[in-house]
Amino acid sequence: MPVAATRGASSTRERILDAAESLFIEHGYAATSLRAITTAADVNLAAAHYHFGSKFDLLAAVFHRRIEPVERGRLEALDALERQEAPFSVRDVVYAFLSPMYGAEADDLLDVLPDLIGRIYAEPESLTKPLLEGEFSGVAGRYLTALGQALPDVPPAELRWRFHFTIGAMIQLLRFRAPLGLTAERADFVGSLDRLVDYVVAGLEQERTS
Amino acid sequence: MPVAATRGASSTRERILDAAESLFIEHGYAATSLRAITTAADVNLAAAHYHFGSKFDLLAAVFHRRIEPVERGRLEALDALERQEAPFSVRDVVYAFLSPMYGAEADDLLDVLPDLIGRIYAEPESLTKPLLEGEFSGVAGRYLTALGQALPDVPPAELRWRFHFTIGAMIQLLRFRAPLGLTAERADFVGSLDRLVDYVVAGLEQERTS
DNA sequence: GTCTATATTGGGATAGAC
DNA sequence: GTCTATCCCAATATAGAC
Repeated sequence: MPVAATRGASSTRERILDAAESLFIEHGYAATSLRAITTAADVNLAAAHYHFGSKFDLLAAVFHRRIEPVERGRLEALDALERQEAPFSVRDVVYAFLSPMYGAEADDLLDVLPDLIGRIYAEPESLTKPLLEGEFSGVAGRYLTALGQALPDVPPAELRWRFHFTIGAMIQLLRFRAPLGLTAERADFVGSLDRLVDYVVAGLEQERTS
Repeated sequence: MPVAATRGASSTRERILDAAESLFIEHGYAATSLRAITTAADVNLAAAHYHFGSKFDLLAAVFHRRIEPVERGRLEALDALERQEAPFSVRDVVYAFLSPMYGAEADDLLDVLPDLIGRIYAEPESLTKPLLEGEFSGVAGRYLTALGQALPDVPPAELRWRFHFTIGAMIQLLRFRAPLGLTAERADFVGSLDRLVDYVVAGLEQERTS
């Protein structure tokens, strides 16, 4: 993986964000020092404090920069779905939820977004709670409602469980990209998203027959 | 949550293991100091090094103590399944995989096992790779083979993906116990395992119809 | 905005007495 | 096996010159 600092001569602030991002992804938050970040970014240690105030606030900035467009995309995709007159399927809702990742195909966003989200979710809850509360307000609730409309016979509590497991399957893909024994090319990510969709739609729509 | 050190007067070595376990679960590996561990265990700092050699080796011991019986139980359950003459279903294999967690009902094992496994899986790969390689050799492979027998029409690569997502859903349950908006009583864990089984069996057995 | 220098605290690990 | 004392290094953060 290329080091963030080699991405060209951007501003000090952006170089710090890039370096922090790739190091947080690789080693996690607690195991990454500001020194390692500023060294990789080729900036002075004090610059990190000047621009971000504290290590935690730097993490919040790193996270916000990537997640804000994702959450916005999710809301917009759901808006579009609800505006159309025909009823929508579970698959439609799942696609809407994942649409920011499909849409980022050409972007270099796909190089870091899955790894970053996967890593943030994996951090201890004491660290991520303040982060996630700010960013995800409303999105999960709106998607649960939409899923309920696509699956009117499933009780709300049951639906929350199925959505919970769906998030878990998604995080697994984001964190590891490929199962043990298989390797995933970067270009295959959209293909593996399709596999994820098939899996979670089956789980969401399940009807016990045995 | 009760502090590990209050579990009675066990040996120094066990007190260190208990305290390390609960602190690792709560704050993660990197954010937990040996000093915090030995203070919680009410033992001397040097004792940790005497008994375990290093912080990493302590983590390995914490992990091994819990995961070894789980992996052994998984292999034994699969042995039993394969010994019987009737063909087995996907659901049978999934139950075998989760059997150590069902079986631990009466045990206090369920107090920590899900949290610990969930946390370990969430640590950065650079940390967990040496741990997981030693413990999981063979188990995943055997279960993939068994799943392949229950699903003879699914190509092996496709099966690996479905198994991958299954692990993700399981980890999500272990880490968070309940979806946002719902609370899970400790006694409900077996009930939520049943929900997990329904979800992943549907994903594993999926047949696209749309 | 960027630097040097430093304050202050805490980290893992170890030597050596008991 | 257990303790005290300590080594040595790294951490976040800040003060203050430029």
